[in-house]
Amino acid sequence: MTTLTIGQLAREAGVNVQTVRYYERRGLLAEPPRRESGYREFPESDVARLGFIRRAQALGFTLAEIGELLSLRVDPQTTSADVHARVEAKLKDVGEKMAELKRIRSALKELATSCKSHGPVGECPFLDALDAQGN
Amino acid sequence: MTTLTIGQLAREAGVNVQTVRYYERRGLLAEPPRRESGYREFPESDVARLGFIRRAQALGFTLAEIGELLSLRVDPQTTSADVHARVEAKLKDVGEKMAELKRIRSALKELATSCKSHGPVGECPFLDALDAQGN
DNA sequence: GTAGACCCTGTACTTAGGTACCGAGTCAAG
DNA sequence: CTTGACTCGGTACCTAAGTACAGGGTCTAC
Repeated sequence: MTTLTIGQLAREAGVNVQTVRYYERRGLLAEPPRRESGYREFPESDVARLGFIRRAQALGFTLAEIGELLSLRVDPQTTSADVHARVEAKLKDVGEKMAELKRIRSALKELATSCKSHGPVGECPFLDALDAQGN
Repeated sequence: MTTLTIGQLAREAGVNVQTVRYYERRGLLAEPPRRESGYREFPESDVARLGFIRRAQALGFTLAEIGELLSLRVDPQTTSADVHARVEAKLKDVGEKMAELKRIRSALKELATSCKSHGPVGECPFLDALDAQGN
């Protein structure tokens, strides 16, 4: 099982080295084992983990929320029912984001067609298109 | 056509007064007409506008991107083709966000069922569930 | 006509999420 | 066995997006 130095991990994940250390401090990455010298040795799976963090951020999740997602598991500290409740809460949140995103997408599509067939144009065509969708 | 003071607008939109002024400075809200006294008189439509800004932020759009969405329109400065291109770019962005949200939702659903039927649990069940979705 | 709530501008502070820099130690290729 | 790239921890700095005064004017209900 190969491991990565912090620089390799950062390069592969497309973030920078200090960001990796920052995430480690924040608890988003597990503290990796160290060589004698103190150099960190990251598992390759952390590349995917960093990728997820980046994409989740682009969806408006805070690092705290991302941490919660990543720590959804059953272990001595957390019961199955507990995890289940937290998963449901996240599902609700995700569902709301999806709904809003759909509205925005519909509005954009409407704009895309109407901006050629040029009907009456209000103050803000985008918002007009947006609430033409079922608010 | 009734108008709102900055305090009324802020209250109705669920943001605070300095935020409204901040958005005005950033150009996300049009500069409203003023009374003799200098008091701003906002149109009611700005309530919806602020609502959209809030929801779009929760989807990871920056204020700059939100400004671009709100200013999608054809006018003397922008041709129809220009708007069309920008709409398409936004649609691409929105599509990517949707795809990632769907993956997250699927992963959460899988967690919700698997956390009762307790199979083997890896380091991070959530990420395991996530890439069990079509990457 | 005045008290309390509200608004004005301007400037300063805060929080989240990084980024940069420092001096010192480590690694690997020639 | 040295040199250039990399890593270490620590501290300081930065940007986006607010949020909080301060000092002064305005509104409205009594």
